[in-house]
Amino acid sequence: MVTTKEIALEEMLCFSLYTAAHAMNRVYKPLLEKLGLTYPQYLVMRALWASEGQTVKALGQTLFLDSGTLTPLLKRLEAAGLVRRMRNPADERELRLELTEAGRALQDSARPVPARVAQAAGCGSTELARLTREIRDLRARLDTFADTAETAAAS
Amino acid sequence: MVTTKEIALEEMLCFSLYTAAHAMNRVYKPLLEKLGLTYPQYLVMRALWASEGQTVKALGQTLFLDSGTLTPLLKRLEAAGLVRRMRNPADERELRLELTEAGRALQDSARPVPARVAQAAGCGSTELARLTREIRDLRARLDTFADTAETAAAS
DNA sequence: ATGAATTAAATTGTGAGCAATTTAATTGCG
DNA sequence: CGCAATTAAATTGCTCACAATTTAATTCAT
Repeated sequence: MVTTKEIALEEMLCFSLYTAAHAMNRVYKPLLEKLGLTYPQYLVMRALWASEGQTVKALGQTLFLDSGTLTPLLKRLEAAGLVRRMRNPADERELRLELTEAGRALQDSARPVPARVAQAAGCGSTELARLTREIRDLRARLDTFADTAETAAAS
Repeated sequence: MVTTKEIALEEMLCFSLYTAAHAMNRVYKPLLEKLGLTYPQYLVMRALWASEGQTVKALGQTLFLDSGTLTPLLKRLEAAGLVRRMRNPADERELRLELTEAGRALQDSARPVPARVAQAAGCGSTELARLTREIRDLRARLDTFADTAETAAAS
């Protein structure tokens, strides 16, 4: 018998990631509710606070999301009065994402959020940075694999 | 100025978790497509392979999901002929989840999946186990925090 | 210059997730 | 017993996430 022993769900990397990501969302939810944002909307706002005027494509590359996810989300942010969606006159295919005054002002209200989440994570900032880096590297490896699988399937 | 420096998205634990969980899903997708399962459906099947006859509630506690998510998912598994949903005669509120022959047989086809994912993760099994444990512990701390926040809000 | 590729967003359709509510069965207290 | 509280699933309504397709603008090769 050299068959791999059946591993419990709890011992699987995929499952710990899956449940931890949901748990993280649950921690953010009440904090972001006060700002009128969902967690993905918060990510978009952070990306725009860091660099206003991005296209949907650029934003999608930053967040690993496509227009199918972003278009309706951005429309909701526009309806909430936080974002303006304007076609680039030089290339009408592109949509440039600008912030409204309210959208910019929200950055101040959002500033205390990360510290409260770090508190929930319950580990020192060094520890936190290391774990972040390890998971980011894992994501990079998974992305590479997904790409090669795609290429293999195409051939 | 003692204000906390604004941290890039890439350096945030929440974001690395969020994107890694999605990347994991993308790795699983083509492997599970062959079995006719989505990733959450795969988790449910694994839980049932491990312990058939569970109630929806017990399954939800294992997977950290509620009936709002599980009821439609289980109906899809039933429609696919993998699962049977039967009321417990001793307590008609409970739904007991049984596997069909096809559902049990699927376990064999699913066996090679985790090894392929481990390959995608691209780290040794010791490393993989450690990372899994660290993320699972993180999830436990986040859950605790979410609970205390809930209690605080209720008082 | 013009028609074929390419590109950017939007759209369509399916399947999660989850809060809030509803329905139905059971328990427990007077 | 009888009815209020509790419990388990189901339902409703909203928001992601993503594959596949469509629409419209731009680029490129002839």
